Amino acid sequence: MDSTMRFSALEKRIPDVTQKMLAQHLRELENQGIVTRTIHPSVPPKVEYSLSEYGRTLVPVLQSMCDWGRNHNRLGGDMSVRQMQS
Amino acid sequence: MDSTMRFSALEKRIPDVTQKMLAQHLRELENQGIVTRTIHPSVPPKVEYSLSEYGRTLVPVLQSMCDWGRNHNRLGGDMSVRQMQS
DNA sequence: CGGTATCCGTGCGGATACTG
DNA sequence: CAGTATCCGCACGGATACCG
Repeated sequence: MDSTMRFSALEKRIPDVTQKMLAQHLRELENQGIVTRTIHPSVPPKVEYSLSEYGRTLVPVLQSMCDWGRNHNRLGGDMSVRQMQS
Repeated sequence: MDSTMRFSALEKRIPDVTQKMLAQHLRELENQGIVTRTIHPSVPPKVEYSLSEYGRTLVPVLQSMCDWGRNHNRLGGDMSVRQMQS
């Protein structure tokens, strides 16, 4: 949400994602104008991804999803004890 | 988010959803404790769905997603003119 | 009314190999 | 490093039929 990240960095931060899926989703996010792709001509090649200005309008949505996740991270545990927190 | 709804009412409000998909998703939401299923024994049968107390913790998330959608409902239009609103 | 059971086609994603 | 190309299995979802 704040920094730019390289392809390989994203690979590491998204456990078990395949190269194909990561590339495919990044390409779609780019096509939808949500993510900006910047190519630095060099050897080895360096490509950086970041949220576009438009993509940053999604930050509040992502934040509320993330907040919810942090408060309810039972990872598929027993549903019968599931309830509101704080 | 606020009212209870019957199966057929949900069918009408979700365009093109198939019976199979609606039933399948409702069953999963029920299993995850997000939706409450209430059966009224009568003829014809009457089943009502509503958000559980736990499910209501998702309201802020749904709201922010909905808000974003209302402000950016270009329905897949030209990406090149896509930008932040207000 | 509110589903489930069964069949079936297809498209999604994993694995692998290759490349500028 | 940052991908694309190709192949392929399978599971997801549509269509249809049936039911308490």
